[in-house]
Amino acid sequence: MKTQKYSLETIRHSLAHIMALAVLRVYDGYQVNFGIGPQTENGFFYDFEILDKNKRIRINAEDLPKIEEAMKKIIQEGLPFKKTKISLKEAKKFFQKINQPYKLEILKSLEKEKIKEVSLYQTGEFVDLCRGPHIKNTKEAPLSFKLVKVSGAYFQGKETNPMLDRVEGLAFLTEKELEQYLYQLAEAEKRDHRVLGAQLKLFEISEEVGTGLVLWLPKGAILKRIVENYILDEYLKNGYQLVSTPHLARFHLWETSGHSNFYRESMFPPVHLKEIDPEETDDYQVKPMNCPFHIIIYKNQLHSYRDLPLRYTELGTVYRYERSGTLHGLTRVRGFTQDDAHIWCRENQLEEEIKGTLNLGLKLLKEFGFNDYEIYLSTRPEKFIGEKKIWDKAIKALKDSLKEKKLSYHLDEGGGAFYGPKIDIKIKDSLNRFWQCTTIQVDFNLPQKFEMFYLDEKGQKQRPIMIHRALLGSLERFLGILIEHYGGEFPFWLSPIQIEVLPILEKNIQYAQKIKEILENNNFRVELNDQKETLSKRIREAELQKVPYLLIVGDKEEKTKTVALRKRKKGDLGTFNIEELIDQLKKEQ
RNA sequence: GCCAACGUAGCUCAAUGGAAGAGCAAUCCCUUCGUAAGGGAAAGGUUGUGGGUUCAAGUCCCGCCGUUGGCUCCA
Repeated sequence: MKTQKYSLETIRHSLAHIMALAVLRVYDGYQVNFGIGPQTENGFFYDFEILDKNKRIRINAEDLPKIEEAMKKIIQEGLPFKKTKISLKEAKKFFQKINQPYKLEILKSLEKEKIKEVSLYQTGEFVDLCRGPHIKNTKEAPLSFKLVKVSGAYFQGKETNPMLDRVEGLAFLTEKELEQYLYQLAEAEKRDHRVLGAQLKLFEISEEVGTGLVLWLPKGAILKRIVENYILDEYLKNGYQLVSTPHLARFHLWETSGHSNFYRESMFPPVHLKEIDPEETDDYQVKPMNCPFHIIIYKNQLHSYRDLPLRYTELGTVYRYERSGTLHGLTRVRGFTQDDAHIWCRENQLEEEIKGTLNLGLKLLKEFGFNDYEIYLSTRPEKFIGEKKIWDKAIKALKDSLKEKKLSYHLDEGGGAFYGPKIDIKIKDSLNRFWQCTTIQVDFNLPQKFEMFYLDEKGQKQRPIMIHRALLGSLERFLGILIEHYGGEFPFWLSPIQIEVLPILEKNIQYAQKIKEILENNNFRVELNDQKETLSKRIREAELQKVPYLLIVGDKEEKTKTVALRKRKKGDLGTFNIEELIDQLKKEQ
């Protein structure tokens, strides 16, 4: 086997440089400022700022073929990648001379890291500050790349910085792999929950209702209810108590919790009642979280240590003002239902609670068919409240729980909230984007703010530790990912319509109706399609709606009191006795 | 929110600045059929919205609303 001379990463990174040179040539006569140009998961990008005497020129999608052409020419020219090592000071001088403001910014941050020496790579007229490595000559770069999009990206990701034009490319070693990737992309698009949501009539996000607000259509609402019923049952079986709280509360409540301060930008603005009644001086706030309500319920009675751990759960719908550009189908919305719960416990119960919660969370994910996820553990940030000792204990409890389950995780050192450490689990969508679902957060803050306590063995007031946990996270998001995970082909127990009965002729409708009733009496979700269409057409429609089982009944079946079974994507499975079939289906339920 | 592209019938999409069109769905009629599209008729529109340019705007320009892909943020 021929050994690969360069890694794919090196080749992609080199293509980014080749693109930079191409842009320099295509925009000859303009000032081209360069941001960064790394390799990515499937290719590379480079950020540019093109100026015509201080006037900004934007790169358009129509310009991409021109740049691609120039890149191919550069590859054919066979230009060498020349590396030079110079001191940081010299580098500064150099980039000042060729007037590259963003490269100078990057040098500044390197200076802060006390880096003394840097390397430059030159390809034709393009010189870049770059660690490398690179291919030796542009002719070693493959032609199997494709520039796919331009988008805006803030320099260094900071909103206060100028927005550069990011040109993204895909690159693979061979033309075949590139084509294969493009095919995969097209396939993934078919699994997109927004596409399937419309096709399978599950949900709608209507412009008239408002962006980021989900309307569940009859079939989607059933799907949502199946999920809700299942998880609530699990919670109740696992020692949680169900509570229910309103969507609004006095603004004062959010002042106590501190949300009105540190969470204000994510909240819908308060409702001023005095606008309709001058006597009403209180403002009300649509809830962005459920926690304060559950805390008030905790305080409804005096608690002894014997009550702990105390676990309250609610499918709580919250509203958050998310910036319009961040919204995405069901996975990022403005109104969503959390499978929320809050646990209060003593310090020595913390580890047990974390373990139990993690166990339950992973069990649910597995039940729903997810085995592919990433776990993150976020620890104490620089600004924090509470005692270091308790933080360390809590972090140890989180770590030990993960260790015991033999779960590998990413450590996000200092990434926790100011009020406590947390474990997050992210699951992948059809385009390999990760979405946070499960979150288990320890909170040392709210019990203090609300002056929560319990009485210990000596009758002394003690502060409980609080855990926020949502296992599916947001039902909307979870259902979005679930739709993609199954490509709309839900397992039997999750299918909105489990069985469809199709009478062949009009005279078979009565028998079909009877079959439907028998199945419904056995708690299956059944539809009868007696439309005046050909059998083939009704079968096609049911297949497109991804109904798991079709029961086709004609004269033959009516006479023998049987049904002909057709399985989704499998076709005709032959005739069955209805009672036998019900026994079979119950195993899938 | 920022950058770019896009917005035409319920859905998917056509239409050089010169008469708004097709397929599917829905409606009605015919067809009574054995495992992925039977045939026909009629209907469906202030081209997202408000301005402007032009003899003439779906098409060009500006504002707003929305969608998509990124940036940022997060369940």
